[in-house]
Amino acid sequence: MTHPYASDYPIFYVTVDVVLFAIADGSLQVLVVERGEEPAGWALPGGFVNPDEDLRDAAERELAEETGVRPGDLPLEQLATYGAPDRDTRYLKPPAHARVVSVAWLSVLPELVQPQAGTDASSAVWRPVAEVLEEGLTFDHHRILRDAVARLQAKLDYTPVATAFLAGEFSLAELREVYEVVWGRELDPGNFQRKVRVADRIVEPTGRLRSSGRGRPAELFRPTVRAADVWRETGSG
Amino acid sequence: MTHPYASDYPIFYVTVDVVLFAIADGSLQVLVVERGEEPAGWALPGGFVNPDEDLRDAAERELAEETGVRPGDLPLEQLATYGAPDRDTRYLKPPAHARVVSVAWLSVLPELVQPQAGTDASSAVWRPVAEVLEEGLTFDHHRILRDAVARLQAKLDYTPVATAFLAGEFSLAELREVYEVVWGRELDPGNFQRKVRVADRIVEPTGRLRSSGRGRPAELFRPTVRAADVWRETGSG
DNA sequence: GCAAAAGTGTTCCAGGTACACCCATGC
DNA sequence: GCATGGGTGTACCTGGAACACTTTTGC
Repeated sequence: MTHPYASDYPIFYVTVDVVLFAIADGSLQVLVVERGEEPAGWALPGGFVNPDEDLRDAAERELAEETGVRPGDLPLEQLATYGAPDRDTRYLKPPAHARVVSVAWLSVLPELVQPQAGTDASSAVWRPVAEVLEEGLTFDHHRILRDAVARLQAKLDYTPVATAFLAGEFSLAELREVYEVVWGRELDPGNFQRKVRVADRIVEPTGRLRSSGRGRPAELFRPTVRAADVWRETGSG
Repeated sequence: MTHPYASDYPIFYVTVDVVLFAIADGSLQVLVVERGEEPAGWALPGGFVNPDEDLRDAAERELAEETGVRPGDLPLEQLATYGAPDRDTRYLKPPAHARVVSVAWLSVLPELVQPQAGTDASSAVWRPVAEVLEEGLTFDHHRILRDAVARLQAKLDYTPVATAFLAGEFSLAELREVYEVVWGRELDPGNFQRKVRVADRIVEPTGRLRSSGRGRPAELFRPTVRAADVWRETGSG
């Protein structure tokens, strides 16, 4: 058998891994896939970059495959690139002699979509981030997830990304819960109201109300920017 | 002729590019190399990642080759990874069929070291960032430089990276000039004093004085953290 | 009425900005 | 002395934190 590609240089496989967050049951969740083959265990969803595909496009494709969401409808930010020589030893032996460099991406979904049993019949499930960080992930995905959580917490401060966790119209109490879950601490409801209402480019009122059962009905809001645009990219492509 | 490496997958070449900043003549400078071969023009210093080398190690090696500074003595932060399929077309033709993915890094030097005429006899020179951004760079290096400047400006706010632009002991006026040059605006000298003195983890007094000719002599300070440690990495490896 | 959740008002404090002012040197 | 740059004091403003209080619903 012959190999269609040949090189005078060592082979690098380039992959993308996606850290996909959502909120459910009052805690931050991450989509992970169960690996049957060695190394067995849980891992982040990801895959090879196609020959003529931009890095961002590869991440969008992975995201769409896992969630069924149309590419371009979710926020997607480049996190970092991980390429220690021994981070994935699966292809080190002949004939590939390849090491794997992975570009990690960060995204947010407004709800727990049922993971698609896609072309690769992946067994993707949502799990609480806290549990996953405790039990670990294969490869260096534990580190990637840690970095992703830190980035998400930081970006909540100065981008409207929190709105990407919510679908359609939402109350400020629901938005506040996003911040509380991601930051792991409670916020003052009154101060939160003012801050979000006054801030430009986060939410705008719809004029409609919704009652949550008991208590005064809440005003409803929608995001000022599309979910896919909550992050202004600095680097990618 | 045979090629030692073969693959069933398309070939990716993985490189590192380094955006190296310094301050001279009252403006922000960047180290660029002149390319003789096509595409001719100015480019960022960079090169291939070696087979058994971590990405960070490759960036440190490039940095050391260009500056002569010992690896590990300079701050080095991963910026982003750039991998558009057409960003470097030099190897697209047979037999390589390779595209190039580049991991960009950001560093700061305390002075204009004479660029080393290293093994590759590179013709590296320092040039003002403003000029370079105006005239452009080859490949997508213009975009990388823009992203790097934005990152540097942001990090100045909440990391002690400004001290990495200065060698040995320095006055607060010298440190203030770093901020003024990078941010492109003047700062109030009095307020700057207080803020930097009060802030933890930026500078500590040496107790010595230095006269700049006229006026009251200035107290001298040294960085609280080593230049190589001014950035706490979130992602790399 | 009472409980609960939404939303507003008010007070306090920390940190930034503007700018007046004093200090220590060279000439 | 005067000019020059280093360094301090102070008044003002803004934005966040704490928390009392009012509004609007279900029961």
